Amino acid sequence: MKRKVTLKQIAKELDVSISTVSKALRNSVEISDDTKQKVQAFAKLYNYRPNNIALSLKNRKTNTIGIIIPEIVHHFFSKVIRGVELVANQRGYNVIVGLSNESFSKEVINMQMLANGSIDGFILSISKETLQLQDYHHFDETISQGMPIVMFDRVVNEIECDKVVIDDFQGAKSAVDHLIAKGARNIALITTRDYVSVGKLRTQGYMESLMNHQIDPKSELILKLDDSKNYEEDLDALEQEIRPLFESNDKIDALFAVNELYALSAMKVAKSFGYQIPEDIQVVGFTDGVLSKHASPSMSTVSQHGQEMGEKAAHLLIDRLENEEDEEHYQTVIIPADLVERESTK
Amino acid sequence: MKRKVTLKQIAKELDVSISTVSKALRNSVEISDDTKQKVQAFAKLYNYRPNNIALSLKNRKTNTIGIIIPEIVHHFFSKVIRGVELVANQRGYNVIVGLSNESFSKEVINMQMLANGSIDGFILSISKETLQLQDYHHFDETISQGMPIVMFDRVVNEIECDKVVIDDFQGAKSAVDHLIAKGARNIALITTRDYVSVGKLRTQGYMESLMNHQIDPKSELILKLDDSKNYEEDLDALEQEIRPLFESNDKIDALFAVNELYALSAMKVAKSFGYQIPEDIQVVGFTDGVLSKHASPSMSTVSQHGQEMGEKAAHLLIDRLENEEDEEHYQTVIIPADLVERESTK
DNA sequence: TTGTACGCGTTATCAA
DNA sequence: TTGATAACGCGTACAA
Repeated sequence: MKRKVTLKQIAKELDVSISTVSKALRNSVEISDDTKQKVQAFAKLYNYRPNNIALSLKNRKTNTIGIIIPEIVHHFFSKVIRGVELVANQRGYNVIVGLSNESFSKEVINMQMLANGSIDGFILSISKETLQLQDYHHFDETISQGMPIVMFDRVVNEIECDKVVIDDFQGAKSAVDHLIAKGARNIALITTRDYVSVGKLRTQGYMESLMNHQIDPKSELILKLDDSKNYEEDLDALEQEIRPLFESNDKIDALFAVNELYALSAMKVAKSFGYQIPEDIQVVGFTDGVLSKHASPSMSTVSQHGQEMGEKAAHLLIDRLENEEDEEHYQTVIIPADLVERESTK
Repeated sequence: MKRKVTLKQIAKELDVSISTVSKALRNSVEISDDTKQKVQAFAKLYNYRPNNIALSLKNRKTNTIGIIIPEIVHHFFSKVIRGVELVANQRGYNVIVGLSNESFSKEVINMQMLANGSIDGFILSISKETLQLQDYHHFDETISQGMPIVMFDRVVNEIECDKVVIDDFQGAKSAVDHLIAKGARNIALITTRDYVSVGKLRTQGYMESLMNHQIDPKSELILKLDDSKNYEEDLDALEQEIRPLFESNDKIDALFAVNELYALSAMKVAKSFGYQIPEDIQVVGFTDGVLSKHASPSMSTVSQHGQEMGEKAAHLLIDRLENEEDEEHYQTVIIPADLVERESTK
């Protein structure tokens, strides 16, 4: 086992000084061709690579991005990571991943672990618990220490930083517009309680569309679910929650849900009530997921463009890191949310 | 913007030496209670944290694990990451993620970027291209530099290191056993060409089960697909590939596929041929995916236990990192592959 | 009880 | 053309 070779070892071996080796390897004009040749050959032979850690210490720059997400086993978030990684790699950065698991304390701890020199900046999406507690002091602290943050998807007005979101409001609105255009008038909504920003915006989009078409929103058509429950692990429980919507409303002719799982479960429940999709009830979900595409019938959705969000977030962060002049001007990039039409609204 | 405070700054501010501050913060008995109090209060006020990079350089230990996977937008791999992250965090490590995107060169570059001091060891699953080329020199080099590797899922005999795999052979065998027990005799197999080790083992399990039950494998029931194509992006193409299987065989009464997408697509094709599932054809897939659970009918699968693999891999790696005595004894942990029965084999 | 010196691996500056 | 030195931030052995 040959350990990694260092400048010092090369210097000793060739009987020159460390700085000579360093310069020779960087092809400095100060060094004679003879010495350069010798050193470079030796370095190549022993496969010398500068030690990243030493460079980071010296340059006070790690060329590493920290990304903190609530959950990785999730199609949307993994697409975001892919986007971040893609751009980061292109621009010479590594990506270090922390999972908050939707927990406030894990989010805080994870950020503290990384903020102590391991990374140059954060890309993150806020955990549900943090949003509930509305405790954002760790973001403020990080930023005030000079470490930039780019937030995506689940963002919050209280924090001043760059942000990347999709147009949740517009996305929801066009989804409902689409349903109305297809003739629906009694459009049910399955959404979350209001503390998660995206749920709120999507609900508002639903409302706006109804208003614009002179349709009165009916509270009995709106189901607000407790987003803190992990329904993925208990699909039956979710379906039980949805069932009353159809039991007490026999006129529903369309349904919009703020995420994939709700929409899919609603489709199942509707089918169990004997409804045909899309003939009796049309369905649109909201997602970057894979289930919609493979469902039967395949489900129309508002696409979240996860990878694009990740790419954009990475560019924003790296631009800020590499811009010497500390512009205090933060921007919020809004990515359009496209409607993907599939069989459930044909 | 207050930059991160260092020992040096605290020392200057309090007019003591750096080492006094260092010792005071670590509660050394050498330092008077008075000084300790003063220093600790100051450090707390300014929220001092030791710089990870400096520690890494000093200790020649980064407490960071590098994980290289072919693809992150994939349920199985993201589960593995979750497992790795969970254990890593518990044991005081960070996780840095590199994506090979199934490409040999990206795998090599990614590893080189990280191997230069950024991490203490690797957890990885080999890219398809690397498996095809059978070029494993980068793994050998990494290991010979004293950086341990733990491989999972897609492993290779040529490299000596710790490994975590599921029992692909046994998993496939029990899947087919199950189909046979349910009365099936003409069991189709959809698999990949042989260069990816897992596909090979699963095919062997299928064969073994048939043999054990005195059923002759029929080549016309076996479909080998080109795994290098990204069928996820073109489901129609995949279904076109599968269609001939049913066109030329009207006796198929069960089907086993080596991954989720193949199984799901086969189910769709079978349905389009008018077969009922599971009445006419029973189906078992192989996966840690989310599609199977949500399919209709829901699909039986051999579970890959991604998170468990990740956890085990992380433990193996960290154990090795923290075991001073360099035991050259490598182990391969085999995780049992359970059959999850769902509606497609009821 | 406190401070000095050193080393981790690197690069930049300045001296020889 | 080459080499010595300092610095990045930290911890520790040893000297004061």
